[in-house]
Amino acid sequence: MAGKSEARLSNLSRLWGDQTQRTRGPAPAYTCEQIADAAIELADEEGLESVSMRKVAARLGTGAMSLYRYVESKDSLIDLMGDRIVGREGWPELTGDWKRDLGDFARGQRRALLERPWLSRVWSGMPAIGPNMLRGFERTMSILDGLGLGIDDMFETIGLLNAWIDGHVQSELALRAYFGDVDDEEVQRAMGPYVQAVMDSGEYPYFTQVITDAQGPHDDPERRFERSLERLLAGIEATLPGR
Amino acid sequence: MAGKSEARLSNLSRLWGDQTQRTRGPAPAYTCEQIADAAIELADEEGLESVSMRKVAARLGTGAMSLYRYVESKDSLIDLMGDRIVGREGWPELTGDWKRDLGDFARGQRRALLERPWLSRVWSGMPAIGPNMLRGFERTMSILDGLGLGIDDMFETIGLLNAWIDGHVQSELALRAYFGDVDDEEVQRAMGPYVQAVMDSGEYPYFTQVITDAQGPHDDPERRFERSLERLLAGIEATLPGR
DNA sequence: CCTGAAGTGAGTACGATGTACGCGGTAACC
DNA sequence: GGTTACCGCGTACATCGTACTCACTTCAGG
Repeated sequence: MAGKSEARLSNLSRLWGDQTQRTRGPAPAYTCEQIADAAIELADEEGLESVSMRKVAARLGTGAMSLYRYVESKDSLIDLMGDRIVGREGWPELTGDWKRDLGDFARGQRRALLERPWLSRVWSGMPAIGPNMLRGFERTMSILDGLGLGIDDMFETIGLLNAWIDGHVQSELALRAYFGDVDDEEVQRAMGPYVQAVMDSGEYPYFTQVITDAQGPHDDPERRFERSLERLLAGIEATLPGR
Repeated sequence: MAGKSEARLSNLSRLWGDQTQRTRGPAPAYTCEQIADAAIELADEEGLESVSMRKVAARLGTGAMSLYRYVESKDSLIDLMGDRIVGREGWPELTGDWKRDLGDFARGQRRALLERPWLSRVWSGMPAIGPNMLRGFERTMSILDGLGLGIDDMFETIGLLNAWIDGHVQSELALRAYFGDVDDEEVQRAMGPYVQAVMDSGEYPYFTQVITDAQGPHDDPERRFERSLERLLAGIEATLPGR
Protein backbone atom coordinates (compact mmCIF):
# COMPACT_ATOMS: atom_id res chain seq x y z
CA MET A 1 0.00 0.00 0.00
CA ALA A 2 2.88 2.28 0.61
CA GLY A 3 3.97 1.50 -2.92
CA LYS A 4 0.65 2.45 -4.34
CA SER A 5 0.56 5.71 -2.46
CA GLU A 6 4.02 6.49 -3.65
CA ALA A 7 2.99 5.84 -7.21
CA ARG A 8 -0.03 8.02 -6.71
CA LEU A 9 1.84 11.04 -5.54
CA SER A 10 4.18 11.15 -8.48
CA ASN A 11 1.13 11.69 -10.64
CA LEU A 12 0.69 15.06 -9.10
CA SER A 13 3.62 16.56 -10.92
CA ARG A 14 2.00 15.69 -14.24
CA LEU A 15 -1.47 16.67 -13.16
CA TRP A 16 -0.28 20.08 -12.20
CA GLY A 17 1.51 20.75 -15.44
CA ASP A 18 5.07 20.88 -14.18
CA GLN A 19 5.64 24.30 -15.70
CA THR A 20 9.33 24.12 -16.50
CA GLN A 21 9.45 25.79 -19.88
CA ARG A 22 11.12 23.73 -22.55
CA THR A 23 14.22 24.90 -24.28
CA ARG A 24 15.78 22.23 -26.40
CA GLY A 25 14.63 19.26 -28.34
CA PRO A 26 11.66 18.66 -30.57
CA ALA A 27 8.32 19.98 -29.49
CA PRO A 28 6.10 17.35 -27.91
CA ALA A 29 3.85 15.71 -30.46
CA TYR A 30 0.93 15.32 -28.10
CA THR A 31 -0.54 16.88 -25.03
CA CYS A 32 -1.69 15.24 -21.83
CA GLU A 33 -5.20 16.27 -22.73
CA GLN A 34 -5.07 14.48 -26.07
CA ILE A 35 -3.86 11.32 -24.40
CA ALA A 36 -6.51 11.56 -21.72
CA ASP A 37 -9.16 12.13 -24.35
CA ALA A 38 -8.03 9.10 -26.31
CA ALA A 39 -8.19 7.02 -23.15
CA ILE A 40 -11.64 8.39 -22.39
CA GLU A 41 -12.85 7.52 -25.87
CA LEU A 42 -11.54 4.03 -25.41
CA ALA A 43 -13.18 3.64 -22.04
CA ASP A 44 -16.45 4.89 -23.49
CA GLU A 45 -16.35 2.40 -26.30
CA GLU A 46 -14.90 -0.71 -24.74
CA GLY A 47 -14.99 -0.16 -21.02
CA LEU A 48 -12.40 0.91 -18.52
CA GLU A 49 -10.89 -2.52 -18.12
CA SER A 50 -9.72 -2.52 -21.71
CA VAL A 51 -7.90 0.77 -21.44
CA SER A 52 -4.31 -0.29 -21.86
CA MET A 53 -1.28 1.75 -22.69
CA ARG A 54 -0.90 -0.07 -25.98
CA LYS A 55 -4.45 0.53 -27.09
CA VAL A 56 -4.44 4.17 -26.08
CA ALA A 57 -1.17 4.64 -27.92
CA ALA A 58 -2.49 2.84 -30.97
CA ARG A 59 -5.46 5.18 -31.04
CA LEU A 60 -3.03 8.06 -31.24
CA GLY A 61 -1.00 6.28 -33.89
CA THR A 62 2.06 5.75 -31.76
CA GLY A 63 3.72 3.19 -29.53
CA ALA A 64 2.93 2.40 -25.96
CA MET A 65 6.17 3.71 -24.55
CA SER A 66 5.73 7.10 -26.11
CA LEU A 67 2.96 7.81 -23.63
CA TYR A 68 5.39 7.64 -20.78
CA ARG A 69 6.91 10.92 -21.90
CA TYR A 70 3.66 12.52 -20.78
CA VAL A 71 2.32 10.25 -18.12
CA GLU A 72 4.09 8.81 -15.10
CA SER A 73 2.23 5.52 -15.12
CA LYS A 74 -1.05 3.98 -16.07
CA ASP A 75 -2.57 4.98 -12.74
CA SER A 76 -1.51 8.49 -13.50
CA LEU A 77 -3.31 8.30 -16.82
CA ILE A 78 -6.45 7.13 -15.06
CA ASP A 79 -6.22 10.06 -12.68
CA LEU A 80 -5.74 12.30 -15.66
CA MET A 81 -8.89 10.95 -17.25
CA GLY A 82 -10.85 11.72 -14.12
CA ASP A 83 -9.58 15.23 -13.90
CA ARG A 84 -9.98 15.81 -17.61
CA ILE A 85 -13.67 15.00 -17.56
CA VAL A 86 -14.23 17.47 -14.76
CA GLY A 87 -12.45 20.09 -16.80
CA ARG A 88 -14.22 19.42 -20.06
CA GLU A 89 -17.74 20.23 -19.09
CA GLY A 90 -18.56 23.77 -18.21
CA TRP A 91 -20.36 24.73 -15.06
CA PRO A 92 -23.48 26.84 -15.17
CA GLU A 93 -23.50 30.19 -13.47
CA LEU A 94 -24.32 30.07 -9.79
CA THR A 95 -27.62 31.67 -8.91
CA GLY A 96 -26.89 32.36 -5.27
CA ASP A 97 -29.77 30.18 -4.13
CA TRP A 98 -27.79 27.47 -2.42
CA LYS A 99 -30.43 24.78 -2.61
CA ARG A 100 -30.87 25.31 -6.30
CA ASP A 101 -27.15 25.50 -6.99
CA LEU A 102 -26.42 22.43 -4.95
CA GLY A 103 -29.22 20.60 -6.69
CA ASP A 104 -27.90 21.60 -10.08
CA PHE A 105 -24.49 20.41 -9.08
CA ALA A 106 -25.93 17.07 -8.02
CA ARG A 107 -27.87 16.73 -11.25
CA GLY A 108 -24.75 17.43 -13.26
CA GLN A 109 -22.75 14.88 -11.34
CA ARG A 110 -25.44 12.28 -11.79
CA ARG A 111 -25.63 12.91 -15.49
CA ALA A 112 -21.87 12.61 -15.85
CA LEU A 113 -21.79 9.38 -13.87
CA LEU A 114 -24.69 7.85 -15.77
CA GLU A 115 -23.09 8.76 -19.05
CA ARG A 116 -19.93 6.86 -18.18
CA PRO A 117 -20.47 3.87 -15.92
CA TRP A 118 -16.72 3.53 -15.46
CA LEU A 119 -16.32 7.04 -14.11
CA SER A 120 -17.32 6.42 -10.53
CA ARG A 121 -14.58 3.86 -10.14
CA VAL A 122 -12.12 6.45 -11.37
CA TRP A 123 -13.38 9.25 -9.21
CA SER A 124 -13.81 7.24 -6.05
CA GLY A 125 -10.76 7.11 -3.91
CA MET A 126 -8.77 9.67 -5.84
CA PRO A 127 -6.25 11.04 -3.40
CA ALA A 128 -4.36 12.80 -6.18
CA ILE A 129 -6.56 15.79 -6.67
CA GLY A 130 -6.12 17.44 -10.02
CA PRO A 131 -6.52 21.13 -10.80
CA ASN A 132 -9.91 20.72 -12.41
CA MET A 133 -11.29 18.72 -9.54
CA LEU A 134 -9.94 21.26 -7.11
CA ARG A 135 -11.61 24.05 -9.01
CA GLY A 136 -14.84 22.12 -8.89
CA PHE A 137 -14.34 21.59 -5.19
CA GLU A 138 -13.85 25.30 -4.67
CA ARG A 139 -16.96 26.05 -6.62
CA THR A 140 -19.06 23.64 -4.63
CA MET A 141 -17.68 24.93 -1.37
CA SER A 142 -18.55 28.44 -2.40
CA ILE A 143 -22.16 27.41 -2.77
CA LEU A 144 -22.23 26.49 0.89
CA ASP A 145 -20.38 29.58 1.98
CA GLY A 146 -22.28 32.15 3.96
CA LEU A 147 -24.71 29.71 5.48
CA GLY A 148 -23.02 29.88 8.82
CA LEU A 149 -21.35 26.50 8.51
CA GLY A 150 -17.81 25.95 9.69
CA ILE A 151 -15.24 24.94 7.13
CA ASP A 152 -15.28 21.31 8.12
CA ASP A 153 -19.05 21.23 8.24
CA MET A 154 -19.03 22.49 4.68
CA PHE A 155 -16.47 19.89 3.74
CA GLU A 156 -18.47 17.13 5.33
CA THR A 157 -21.64 18.30 3.69
CA ILE A 158 -20.30 18.16 0.18
CA GLY A 159 -18.63 14.90 1.10
CA LEU A 160 -22.01 13.59 2.07
CA LEU A 161 -23.60 14.90 -1.09
CA ASN A 162 -20.91 13.44 -3.31
CA ALA A 163 -21.02 10.09 -1.57
CA TRP A 164 -24.76 9.96 -1.90
CA ILE A 165 -24.73 10.84 -5.58
CA ASP A 166 -22.17 8.18 -6.28
CA GLY A 167 -24.03 5.56 -4.30
CA HIS A 168 -27.34 6.50 -5.83
CA VAL A 169 -26.07 6.29 -9.39
CA GLN A 170 -24.41 3.00 -8.56
CA SER A 171 -27.69 1.49 -7.43
CA GLU A 172 -29.44 3.07 -10.37
CA LEU A 173 -27.07 1.28 -12.71
CA ALA A 174 -27.42 -1.95 -10.75
CA LEU A 175 -31.20 -1.84 -10.97
CA ARG A 176 -30.89 -1.15 -14.65
CA ALA A 177 -28.75 -4.22 -15.02
CA TYR A 178 -31.22 -6.39 -13.14
CA PHE A 179 -34.43 -5.26 -14.70
CA GLY A 180 -33.40 -2.61 -17.11
CA ASP A 181 -35.43 -2.01 -20.19
CA VAL A 182 -32.15 -0.80 -21.52
CA ASP A 183 -30.22 -2.65 -24.17
CA ASP A 184 -28.88 -5.21 -21.75
CA GLU A 185 -31.57 -7.82 -21.96
CA GLU A 186 -29.00 -10.59 -22.13
CA VAL A 187 -27.92 -9.72 -18.64
CA GLN A 188 -31.48 -9.70 -17.49
CA ARG A 189 -32.19 -13.07 -19.07
CA ALA A 190 -29.18 -14.68 -17.41
CA MET A 191 -29.57 -12.99 -14.08
CA GLY A 192 -33.30 -13.42 -13.79
CA PRO A 193 -33.34 -17.03 -12.67
CA TYR A 194 -31.02 -16.35 -9.77
CA VAL A 195 -32.98 -13.36 -8.63
CA GLN A 196 -36.09 -15.45 -9.03
CA ALA A 197 -34.64 -18.26 -6.95
CA VAL A 198 -33.66 -15.86 -4.20
CA MET A 199 -37.13 -14.43 -4.20
CA ASP A 200 -38.77 -17.85 -4.23
CA SER A 201 -36.74 -19.00 -1.25
CA GLY A 202 -38.85 -16.70 0.87
CA GLU A 203 -35.91 -15.88 3.12
CA TYR A 204 -35.44 -12.42 1.73
CA PRO A 205 -38.77 -10.63 1.97
CA TYR A 206 -37.40 -7.11 1.73
CA PHE A 207 -35.29 -7.85 -1.29
CA THR A 208 -38.26 -9.48 -2.92
CA GLN A 209 -40.40 -6.50 -2.20
CA VAL A 210 -37.86 -4.07 -3.58
CA ILE A 211 -37.49 -6.03 -6.79
CA THR A 212 -41.18 -6.55 -7.40
CA ASP A 213 -41.72 -2.90 -6.67
CA ALA A 214 -39.01 -1.85 -9.07
CA GLN A 215 -40.46 -4.09 -11.74
CA GLY A 216 -43.82 -2.52 -11.53
CA PRO A 217 -44.85 0.62 -13.37
CA HIS A 218 -42.71 2.78 -11.16
CA ASP A 219 -42.02 6.41 -11.54
CA ASP A 220 -38.93 7.03 -13.56
CA PRO A 221 -35.41 7.24 -12.10
CA GLU A 222 -35.33 10.99 -12.60
CA ARG A 223 -38.20 11.42 -10.22
CA ARG A 224 -36.66 9.05 -7.69
CA PHE A 225 -33.45 11.01 -7.82
CA GLU A 226 -35.21 14.31 -7.43
CA ARG A 227 -37.18 13.03 -4.50
CA SER A 228 -34.12 11.77 -2.65
CA LEU A 229 -32.21 14.90 -3.53
CA GLU A 230 -34.92 17.03 -2.12
CA ARG A 231 -34.91 15.01 1.06
CA LEU A 232 -31.16 15.32 1.36
CA LEU A 233 -31.24 19.07 0.81
CA ALA A 234 -33.99 19.35 3.36
CA GLY A 235 -31.84 17.44 5.79
CA ILE A 236 -28.97 19.80 5.20
CA GLU A 237 -31.23 22.78 5.65
CA ALA A 238 -32.71 21.38 8.83
CA THR A 239 -29.30 21.09 10.45
CA LEU A 240 -28.17 24.56 9.48
CA PRO A 241 -26.94 26.71 12.35
CA GLY A 242 -29.71 29.23 11.89
CA ARG A 243 -32.13 26.41 12.69
CA MET B 1 -19.14 -3.75 -20.84
CA ALA B 2 -21.53 -6.45 -21.79
CA GLY B 3 -18.67 -8.84 -21.36
CA LYS B 4 -18.00 -7.68 -17.88
CA SER B 5 -21.62 -7.98 -16.86
CA GLU B 6 -21.73 -11.44 -18.26
CA ALA B 7 -18.67 -12.37 -16.28
CA ARG B 8 -20.26 -10.93 -13.19
CA LEU B 9 -23.41 -12.93 -13.38
CA SER B 10 -21.67 -16.25 -13.59
CA ASN B 11 -20.22 -15.49 -10.20
CA LEU B 12 -23.66 -15.82 -8.74
CA SER B 13 -23.72 -19.54 -9.19
CA ARG B 14 -20.63 -19.85 -7.02
CA LEU B 15 -21.72 -17.26 -4.53
CA TRP B 16 -24.93 -19.07 -3.93
CA GLY B 17 -23.32 -22.40 -3.39
CA ASP B 18 -24.73 -24.18 -6.44
CA GLN B 19 -26.28 -26.89 -4.29
CA THR B 20 -26.00 -29.82 -6.65
CA GLN B 21 -24.84 -32.50 -4.29
CA ARG B 22 -21.75 -34.25 -5.46
CA THR B 23 -21.81 -37.88 -6.29
CA ARG B 24 -18.62 -39.09 -7.86
CA GLY B 25 -14.98 -38.23 -7.71
CA PRO B 26 -12.67 -37.15 -4.93
CA ALA B 27 -13.94 -34.74 -2.35
CA PRO B 28 -12.86 -31.15 -2.91
CA ALA B 29 -9.71 -30.31 -1.02
CA TYR B 30 -10.71 -26.75 -0.25
CA THR B 31 -13.78 -24.66 0.26
CA CYS B 32 -14.70 -21.34 -1.26
CA GLU B 33 -14.43 -19.83 2.19
CA GLN B 34 -10.86 -21.02 2.63
CA ILE B 35 -9.91 -19.53 -0.70
CA ALA B 36 -11.64 -16.28 0.08
CA ASP B 37 -9.93 -16.15 3.46
CA ALA B 38 -6.54 -16.70 1.89
CA ALA B 39 -7.23 -13.89 -0.56
CA ILE B 40 -8.38 -11.65 2.28
CA GLU B 41 -5.22 -12.37 4.24
CA LEU B 42 -3.19 -11.50 1.20
CA ALA B 43 -5.07 -8.28 0.62
CA ASP B 44 -4.63 -7.36 4.26
CA GLU B 45 -0.91 -7.91 4.12
CA GLU B 46 0.07 -6.67 0.70
CA GLY B 47 -2.88 -4.76 -0.64
CA LEU B 48 -5.65 -5.66 -3.01
CA GLU B 49 -3.63 -4.99 -6.14
CA SER B 50 -1.28 -7.82 -5.33
CA VAL B 51 -4.01 -10.39 -4.97
CA SER B 52 -3.33 -12.68 -7.87
CA MET B 53 -4.53 -16.18 -8.53
CA ARG B 54 -1.01 -17.49 -8.29
CA LYS B 55 -0.28 -15.88 -4.96
CA VAL B 56 -3.57 -16.92 -3.44
CA ALA B 57 -2.99 -20.45 -4.64
CA ALA B 58 0.55 -20.44 -3.32
CA ARG B 59 -0.75 -19.44 0.08
CA LEU B 60 -2.93 -22.52 0.01
CA GLY B 61 -0.05 -24.64 -1.19
CA THR B 62 -1.45 -25.38 -4.60
CA GLY B 63 -1.36 -24.18 -8.19
CA ALA B 64 -3.19 -21.26 -9.67
CA MET B 65 -5.48 -23.30 -11.84
CA SER B 66 -6.76 -25.34 -8.95
CA LEU B 67 -8.68 -22.33 -7.77
CA TYR B 68 -10.78 -22.35 -10.88
CA ARG B 69 -12.54 -25.47 -9.66
CA TYR B 70 -14.08 -23.28 -7.00
CA VAL B 71 -14.14 -19.84 -8.48
CA GLU B 72 -15.37 -18.75 -11.88
CA SER B 73 -12.83 -16.00 -12.36
CA LYS B 74 -10.72 -13.57 -10.46
CA ASP B 75 -13.57 -11.08 -10.34
CA SER B 76 -15.68 -13.79 -8.84
CA LEU B 77 -13.06 -14.32 -6.17
CA ILE B 78 -13.11 -10.62 -5.38
CA ASP B 79 -16.87 -10.75 -5.01
CA LEU B 80 -16.45 -13.75 -2.78
CA MET B 81 -14.04 -11.83 -0.58
CA GLY B 82 -16.57 -9.06 -0.19
CA ASP B 83 -19.36 -11.39 0.73
CA ARG B 84 -17.14 -13.44 3.01
CA ILE B 85 -16.23 -10.47 5.14
CA VAL B 86 -19.85 -9.61 5.62
CA GLY B 87 -20.49 -13.16 6.71
CA ARG B 88 -17.55 -13.44 9.07
CA GLU B 89 -18.43 -10.81 11.57
CA GLY B 90 -21.46 -11.32 13.71
CA TRP B 91 -24.14 -8.73 14.08
CA PRO B 92 -25.22 -7.56 17.50
CA GLU B 93 -28.77 -8.10 18.62
CA LEU B 94 -31.18 -5.43 17.47
CA THR B 95 -32.58 -3.35 20.28
CA GLY B 96 -35.69 -2.13 18.53
CA ASP B 97 -34.65 1.48 18.85
CA TRP B 98 -34.14 2.26 15.18
CA LYS B 99 -31.83 5.21 15.67
CA ARG B 100 -29.57 3.23 17.91
CA ASP B 101 -29.61 0.15 15.72
CA LEU B 102 -28.95 2.15 12.60
CA GLY B 103 -26.15 3.97 14.34
CA ASP B 104 -24.61 0.71 15.48
CA PHE B 105 -24.84 -0.59 11.96
CA ALA B 106 -23.08 2.51 10.67
CA ARG B 107 -20.35 2.23 13.29
CA GLY B 108 -19.78 -1.39 12.37
CA GLN B 109 -19.54 -0.59 8.69
CA ARG B 110 -17.10 2.20 9.36
CA ARG B 111 -14.93 0.00 11.50
CA ALA B 112 -14.87 -2.70 8.83
CA LEU B 113 -13.98 -0.21 6.12
CA LEU B 114 -11.26 1.43 8.17
CA GLU B 115 -9.78 -1.92 9.04
CA ARG B 116 -9.39 -2.80 5.39
CA PRO B 117 -8.77 0.15 3.11
CA TRP B 118 -9.24 -2.06 0.08
CA LEU B 119 -12.71 -3.15 1.10
CA SER B 120 -14.67 -0.19 -0.16
CA ARG B 121 -13.39 -0.77 -3.67
CA VAL B 122 -14.63 -4.32 -3.42
CA TRP B 123 -18.01 -3.48 -1.99
CA SER B 124 -18.71 -0.53 -4.24
CA GLY B 125 -20.41 -1.45 -7.43
CA MET B 126 -21.06 -5.03 -6.53
CA PRO B 127 -24.02 -6.05 -8.62
CA ALA B 128 -23.54 -9.69 -7.72
CA ILE B 129 -25.11 -9.73 -4.31
CA GLY B 130 -24.00 -12.66 -2.23
CA PRO B 131 -26.02 -14.44 0.42
CA ASN B 132 -24.25 -12.78 3.32
CA MET B 133 -24.69 -9.32 1.88
CA LEU B 134 -28.33 -10.06 1.25
CA ARG B 135 -28.80 -11.22 4.83
CA GLY B 136 -27.19 -8.01 5.99
CA PHE B 137 -29.47 -6.08 3.70
CA GLU B 138 -32.50 -7.78 5.14
CA ARG B 139 -31.34 -7.03 8.65
CA THR B 140 -30.81 -3.38 7.92
CA MET B 141 -34.15 -3.11 6.20
CA SER B 142 -35.83 -4.65 9.21
CA ILE B 143 -34.44 -1.85 11.35
CA LEU B 144 -36.36 0.63 9.27
CA ASP B 145 -39.50 -1.45 9.15
CA GLY B 146 -42.48 -0.15 11.02
CA LEU B 147 -41.57 3.48 10.72
CA GLY B 148 -44.21 4.08 8.10
CA LEU B 149 -41.80 4.24 5.21
CA GLY B 150 -42.62 2.65 1.89
CA ILE B 151 -40.39 -0.13 0.69
CA ASP B 152 -38.52 2.05 -1.73
CA ASP B 153 -38.15 4.81 0.82
CA MET B 154 -36.56 2.28 3.10
CA PHE B 155 -34.32 1.12 0.29
CA GLU B 156 -33.31 4.63 -0.53
CA THR B 157 -32.64 5.43 3.07
CA ILE B 158 -30.21 2.61 3.64
CA GLY B 159 -28.73 3.42 0.26
CA LEU B 160 -28.14 6.92 1.48
CA LEU B 161 -26.68 5.71 4.73
CA ASN B 162 -24.37 3.25 3.03
CA ALA B 163 -23.24 5.80 0.50
CA TRP B 164 -22.49 8.29 3.22
CA ILE B 165 -20.52 5.81 5.31
CA ASP B 166 -18.44 4.83 2.35
CA GLY B 167 -17.78 8.40 1.35
CA HIS B 168 -16.98 9.45 4.87
CA VAL B 169 -14.49 6.67 5.42
CA GLN B 170 -12.96 7.43 2.06
CA SER B 171 -12.30 11.03 3.03
CA GLU B 172 -11.15 9.90 6.43
CA LEU B 173 -8.53 7.72 4.80
CA ALA B 174 -7.57 10.46 2.35
CA LEU B 175 -7.04 12.97 5.12
CA ARG B 176 -4.98 10.40 6.95
CA ALA B 177 -2.79 10.01 3.91
CA TYR B 178 -2.30 13.75 3.53
CA PHE B 179 -1.64 14.72 7.09
CA GLY B 180 -2.00 11.52 9.02
CA ASP B 181 -0.01 11.01 12.14
CA VAL B 182 -0.28 7.40 11.14
CA ASP B 183 2.70 5.42 9.99
CA ASP B 184 2.64 6.90 6.51
CA GLU B 185 4.97 9.81 6.99
CA GLU B 186 6.76 9.07 3.75
CA VAL B 187 3.59 9.86 1.86
CA GLN B 188 3.18 13.03 3.85
CA ARG B 189 6.73 14.11 3.18
CA ALA B 190 6.43 13.59 -0.55
CA MET B 191 2.93 14.99 -0.89
CA GLY B 192 3.44 17.95 1.35
CA PRO B 193 5.22 20.22 -1.13
CA TYR B 194 2.47 19.87 -3.69
CA VAL B 195 -0.24 20.55 -1.20
CA GLN B 196 1.83 23.45 0.02
CA ALA B 197 2.23 24.82 -3.51
CA VAL B 198 -1.49 24.59 -4.11
CA MET B 199 -2.14 26.40 -0.87
CA ASP B 200 0.46 29.06 -1.60
CA SER B 201 -1.03 29.81 -5.00
CA GLY B 202 -3.93 31.41 -3.20
CA GLU B 203 -6.39 30.21 -5.81
CA TYR B 204 -7.90 27.57 -3.62
CA PRO B 205 -8.99 29.22 -0.42
CA TYR B 206 -11.43 26.56 0.70
CA PHE B 207 -8.99 23.74 0.16
CA THR B 208 -6.40 25.69 2.09
CA GLN B 209 -8.77 26.24 4.91
CA VAL B 210 -9.78 22.60 5.09
CA ILE B 211 -6.18 21.47 5.21
CA THR B 212 -5.03 23.98 7.79
CA ASP B 213 -8.04 23.15 9.88
CA ALA B 214 -7.39 19.45 9.65
CA GLN B 215 -3.79 19.99 10.64
CA GLY B 216 -4.69 21.78 13.79
CA PRO B 217 -5.48 20.10 17.07
CA HIS B 218 -8.84 18.91 15.87
CA ASP B 219 -11.24 16.62 17.61
CA ASP B 220 -10.68 13.03 16.75
CA PRO B 221 -12.24 11.24 13.78
CA GLU B 222 -14.53 9.25 16.01
CA ARG B 223 -16.19 12.40 17.21
CA ARG B 224 -16.46 13.76 13.68
CA PHE B 225 -18.11 10.57 12.58
CA GLU B 226 -20.52 10.55 15.48
CA ARG B 227 -21.46 14.14 14.84
CA SER B 228 -22.19 13.58 11.17
CA LEU B 229 -23.99 10.36 11.92
CA GLU B 230 -26.20 12.11 14.39
CA ARG B 231 -26.97 14.75 11.83
CA LEU B 232 -27.81 12.17 9.22
CA LEU B 233 -30.08 10.25 11.57
CA ALA B 234 -31.77 13.47 12.52
CA GLY B 235 -32.34 14.16 8.84
CA ILE B 236 -33.90 10.75 8.39
CA GLU B 237 -36.08 11.28 11.41
CA ALA B 238 -37.15 14.68 10.22
CA THR B 239 -38.45 13.31 6.94
CA LEU B 240 -40.35 10.43 8.52
CA PRO B 241 -44.02 10.24 7.52
CA GLY B 242 -45.17 10.82 11.08
CA ARG B 243 -43.46 14.22 10.85
C1' DC C 1 27.73 27.56 -39.13
C1' DC C 2 29.13 24.07 -36.14
C1' DT C 3 28.89 21.30 -31.83
C1' DG C 4 27.02 19.32 -27.99
C1' DA C 5 23.38 19.01 -24.77
C1' DA C 6 18.71 18.36 -23.92
C1' DG C 7 14.62 16.22 -25.06
C1' DT C 8 11.87 13.61 -28.29
C1' DG C 9 9.38 9.13 -30.31
C1' DA C 10 9.58 4.50 -30.37
C1' DG C 11 11.43 -0.44 -30.43
C1' DT C 12 12.82 -4.45 -27.64
C1' DA C 13 12.48 -7.20 -23.79
C1' DC C 14 11.11 -8.90 -19.22
C1' DG C 15 8.37 -10.34 -15.57
C1' DA C 16 3.71 -10.89 -14.09
C1' DT C 17 -0.87 -11.48 -14.99
C1' DG C 18 -5.65 -14.16 -16.07
C1' DT C 19 -7.06 -18.25 -17.83
C1' DA C 20 -8.12 -22.02 -21.87
C1' DC C 21 -6.94 -26.60 -22.38
C1' DG C 22 -5.82 -31.07 -21.29
C1' DC C 23 -3.90 -34.83 -18.70
C1' DG C 24 -3.65 -38.42 -15.12
C1' DG C 25 -5.54 -39.91 -10.89
C1' DT C 26 -9.52 -40.89 -7.64
C1' DA C 27 -13.90 -42.04 -5.82
C1' DA C 28 -18.62 -43.49 -6.28
C1' DC C 29 -22.26 -45.84 -9.01
C1' DC C 30 -24.06 -49.92 -12.03
C1' DG D 1 -14.62 -54.17 -12.36
C1' DG D 2 -15.80 -51.04 -15.66
C1' DT D 3 -17.74 -46.63 -16.31
C1' DT D 4 -18.26 -42.05 -15.28
C1' DA D 5 -17.82 -37.89 -13.18
C1' DC D 6 -14.99 -35.08 -10.79
C1' DC D 7 -10.67 -33.76 -8.69
C1' DG D 8 -5.78 -31.27 -8.60
C1' DC D 9 -2.59 -29.28 -11.35
C1' DG D 10 0.93 -28.43 -15.10
C1' DT D 11 1.62 -26.26 -19.57
C1' DA D 12 0.96 -22.64 -22.73
C1' DC D 13 -0.58 -18.32 -24.53
C1' DA D 14 -2.13 -13.73 -25.06
C1' DT D 15 -1.80 -9.49 -22.81
C1' DC D 16 -0.42 -6.45 -19.58
C1' DG D 17 2.76 -2.40 -17.40
C1' DT D 18 7.01 -0.62 -17.98
C1' DA D 19 12.58 -0.52 -17.63
C1' DC D 20 16.04 0.18 -20.76
C1' DT D 21 17.94 1.76 -24.88
C1' DC D 22 18.89 4.23 -29.04
C1' DA D 23 18.51 7.24 -33.03
C1' DC D 24 16.79 11.46 -34.24
C1' DT D 25 15.48 16.47 -33.69
C1' DT D 26 15.91 20.90 -32.01
C1' DC D 27 18.19 24.84 -29.96
C1' DA D 28 21.95 27.41 -27.07
C1' DG D 29 26.67 28.72 -27.11
C1' DG D 30 30.98 29.10 -29.65
